[in-house]
Amino acid sequence: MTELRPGDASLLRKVNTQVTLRALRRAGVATLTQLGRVTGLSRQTVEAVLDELGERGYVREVPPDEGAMGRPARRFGFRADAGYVVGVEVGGDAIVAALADLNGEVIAWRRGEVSGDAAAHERLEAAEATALSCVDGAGVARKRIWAVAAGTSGIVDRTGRVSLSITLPGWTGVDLAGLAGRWFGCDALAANDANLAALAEHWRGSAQHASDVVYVLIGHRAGAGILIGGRLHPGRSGAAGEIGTLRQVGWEDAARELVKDASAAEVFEAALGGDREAVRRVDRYAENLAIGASALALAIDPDLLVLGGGYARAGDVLLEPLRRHLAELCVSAPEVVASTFGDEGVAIGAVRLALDHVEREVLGL
Amino acid sequence: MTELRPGDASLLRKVNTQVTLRALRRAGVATLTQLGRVTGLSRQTVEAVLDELGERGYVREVPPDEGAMGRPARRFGFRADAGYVVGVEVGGDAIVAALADLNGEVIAWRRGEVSGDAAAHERLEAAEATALSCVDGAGVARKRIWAVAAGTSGIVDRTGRVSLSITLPGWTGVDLAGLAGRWFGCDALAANDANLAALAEHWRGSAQHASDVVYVLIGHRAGAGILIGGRLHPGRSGAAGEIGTLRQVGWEDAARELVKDASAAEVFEAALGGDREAVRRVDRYAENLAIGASALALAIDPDLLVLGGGYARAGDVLLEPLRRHLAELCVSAPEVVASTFGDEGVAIGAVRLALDHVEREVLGL
DNA sequence: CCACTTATGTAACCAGTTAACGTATGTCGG
DNA sequence: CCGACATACGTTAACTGGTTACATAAGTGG
Repeated sequence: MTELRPGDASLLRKVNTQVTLRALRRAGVATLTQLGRVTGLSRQTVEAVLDELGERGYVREVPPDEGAMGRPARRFGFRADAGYVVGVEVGGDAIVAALADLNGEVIAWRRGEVSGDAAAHERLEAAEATALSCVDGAGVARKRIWAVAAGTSGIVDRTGRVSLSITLPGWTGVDLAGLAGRWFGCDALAANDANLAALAEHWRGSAQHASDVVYVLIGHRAGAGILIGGRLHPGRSGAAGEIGTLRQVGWEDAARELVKDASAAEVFEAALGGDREAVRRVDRYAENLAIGASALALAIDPDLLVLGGGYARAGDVLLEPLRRHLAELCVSAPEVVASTFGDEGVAIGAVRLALDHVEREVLGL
Repeated sequence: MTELRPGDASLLRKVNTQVTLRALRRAGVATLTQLGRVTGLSRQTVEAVLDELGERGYVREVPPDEGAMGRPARRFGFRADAGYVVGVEVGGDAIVAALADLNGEVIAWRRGEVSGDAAAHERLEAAEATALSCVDGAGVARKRIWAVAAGTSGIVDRTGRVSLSITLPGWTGVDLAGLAGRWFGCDALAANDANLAALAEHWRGSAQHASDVVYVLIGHRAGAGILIGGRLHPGRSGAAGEIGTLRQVGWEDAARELVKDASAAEVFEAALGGDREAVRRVDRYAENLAIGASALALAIDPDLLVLGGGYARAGDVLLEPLRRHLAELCVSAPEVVASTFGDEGVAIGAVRLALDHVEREVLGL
């Protein structure tokens, strides 16, 4: 667990730096007195901390506010542009790259195409090209990228290697994190796509107020990502949530039945219109989905279950029957909501993962 | 997440008190210089901390070591008898109570019988009587009990109320923690039995070196307890791990098939002797068990799966086929071991839970 | 009894935080 | 324009907790 180390006075400064920085980032721009009030620290301490942070380049003084009573206060702001991170989704037939500043504000998006049966090296080249052009296009120097995170389908171990991929050719064994690190010569991480999408929802999406989250990514193949206590739970081998592989769960062919002779969108559309055959088919799909989802829900007992991926766009047409079947199967079924991010969830989650790394390693907690 | 609070100098003392106390408890008895070396703190700081702890009654000076070179060092020891905790299993037909000191050393055990169809108030009275007699019998004053924890089958919510019990009559709705608190007039906690057994294995049993653990408790009914990062994961409603309720999992009637016309022990015995019908039946049971276990393993991807409860005594006769079936069903199956504690696991886990509470609340972290 | 070893006691000092109080710099009303 | 007011800044002193350095105490071994 947490290695417990003795503290000397410098520990205090570390803690108070974190507190101050967090308060400043929340406030956007703030004066010393304001920061002192919200952090509970004295003005002098806040000033000393901000001095240090200023020297390190994380904080800048901005022009004082005018028109207020009393002596104008010096105002400080977090330098969100001190560095950048990149989040990349390396998908089956598309690459999505997002460039974000240290506040997590996405500065630029880039999409790239890649054939579903492209070889691993082609896919990697496409990912690199998309990431680089995303950064270059935004006019950000490549040296200013502090961390990269990549998300992809399949099982990704804790070192960032793809240890198993069923859908992407030649993808098993690829050291995704290691290779992504070379793109910008910075730290790099890699994780499973559903896990990252879950992180995104918890950060800025439907799962902000939940602590334990199961994110079910549905489409041609279904996978799940898990958050415990707001933090990623990848599991020992990175395979946590891969319940779709269990035959009894029936996720394997659930999608196949749904789209027997039409596109999924058509079926959902027809069901929304009241077509009984379509409604029946969606219900059957929801039932299959609910088996695997309830297995996850019973195992984890999460606060929230988020449905994401292509089919999640169907919304209540799918959610309503899913909730119904879940309630039948679970002792106490969790709340079920749709993802707020569409295709962008994985990249946004990757940004969050990269930011977590930066905040931990670079800002030094 | 962790509320980040500003730190003044007293935070240092808190941290260093924890560090010192932990080092002292690990060492048993130690001198100032020794503690200074292992904690990384100066001798003076250690001395100041120990002074405080001495005044609060947690630390006592013991006679110096003789026959060593140099000036004899003062020696200090943690006063494990400064307080006590009680862990109680309130089971279907038995009560198990354990009295432990602050080091978690069990001072006394007590077992009580209770009829399987006893009403809730009878069961509670039996539990109280067993707990009280355990403490009284050991000659420990009731006032010296700092915390009690109780484990029982069924779903226990985070306030310590039994929110659902299928096996015990009238048990649903019982405020177990609230009532247990009155036994000794101290803080009390309650949790699911499988969860506590998992905690026990992680503390002193088969799961010491694992961080994420799934504990499967098998017997007439099967349940599971989950540890994430070494800590209990009860889930939102306390129902995490209750995968047995999922019909597809087949835990409901797995046991019934096993013991069709013999006792479970007999079947295992026969299988060990090579009886082909018995082997077949055990294998079938293991297969059923593996479905639910693999659902948990796939969801959580734990480091370790511990098999406990009555049937776990069968050992490799059951473990071996279970491992085999698990390997078939899981992408990457976890290690599978048998519980080291028999009937006592739940009570030991309850002791650990109570100690966690004491260390958090009383010793103040 | 003396040399040696190890622990204790004391003093000086440092880092980080806070409180107190005077000073600087703006707005507002006459 | 000037005084009253409000608010922030700057400086100083004090406190807490920690560390280093060094002299002193209290044993063992020859």
